[in-house]
Amino acid sequence: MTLPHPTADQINLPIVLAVLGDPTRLAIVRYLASKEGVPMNCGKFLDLASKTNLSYHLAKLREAGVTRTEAVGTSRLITLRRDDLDKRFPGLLDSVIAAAGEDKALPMVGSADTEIDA
Amino acid sequence: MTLPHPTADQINLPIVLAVLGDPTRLAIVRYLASKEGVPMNCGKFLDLASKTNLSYHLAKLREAGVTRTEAVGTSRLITLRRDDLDKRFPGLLDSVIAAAGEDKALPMVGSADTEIDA
DNA sequence: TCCTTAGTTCAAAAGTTATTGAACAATTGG
DNA sequence: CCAATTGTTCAATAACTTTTGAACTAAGGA
Repeated sequence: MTLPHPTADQINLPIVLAVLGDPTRLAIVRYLASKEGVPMNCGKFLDLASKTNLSYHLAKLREAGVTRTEAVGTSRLITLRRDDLDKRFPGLLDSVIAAAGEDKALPMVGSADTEIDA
Repeated sequence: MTLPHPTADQINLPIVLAVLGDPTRLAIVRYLASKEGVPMNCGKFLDLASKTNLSYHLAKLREAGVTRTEAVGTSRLITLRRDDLDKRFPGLLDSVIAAAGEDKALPMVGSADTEIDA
């Protein structure tokens, strides 16, 4: 890991809520949760926003402690920080993901095959 | 009830999260939860923000469907919309409130006795 | 009726967040 | 080395959100 991440105890509730309170970012988190364990690269989310804008949103998620971003080659592998979030805010991530799963208005990550293991 | 509130099914996840992602509003919600069943008037929260600003934040909470505001005389009685939130987003409110309870950085509603039943 | 209490509304200012495009950097493959 | 791929940074702008003070409304009590 090269990029700056908060430690688990630096993760802050209002910031996490504010970061999740954006439809693009919520869609990213929902997708990461649906493929948990499989690190995603940024390109996977290109149907949610432009490359530049994605860089911005993914940085927000990382800085809030919601995701972990690992640099591998020219790629960034993005994962949910589930253990840290569960430790810090038990049940929060699960209820958000469950609620997001019901949300038909939320943008959807498309089905282009860009998974790391595809 | 006179003021406009969303119906339960109009309550929208990203909006609720964004509204809760503000320390002042989160403090209000935490306090309402700690005194659940006891409607609060706006004055109760005067140590969090100015009267005008409170009016703004309480309107945000109401418009998001997080609180219900009932006009009684010159007062507004504010309650958490727990049933609607629980129906819509099971577990979410509880995990947010539990997490907020641990948060030493969150502003606190003082102990001036302005409860409706005090 | 007049005063007080409780809260709203409005417009302006301040601050913050999101979005964009152009330019950049780093790695990988030919 | 050259080109392509992957993503970042920067500065500008657009769009929102928060905060403020002054003016206001509406109810209740003296």
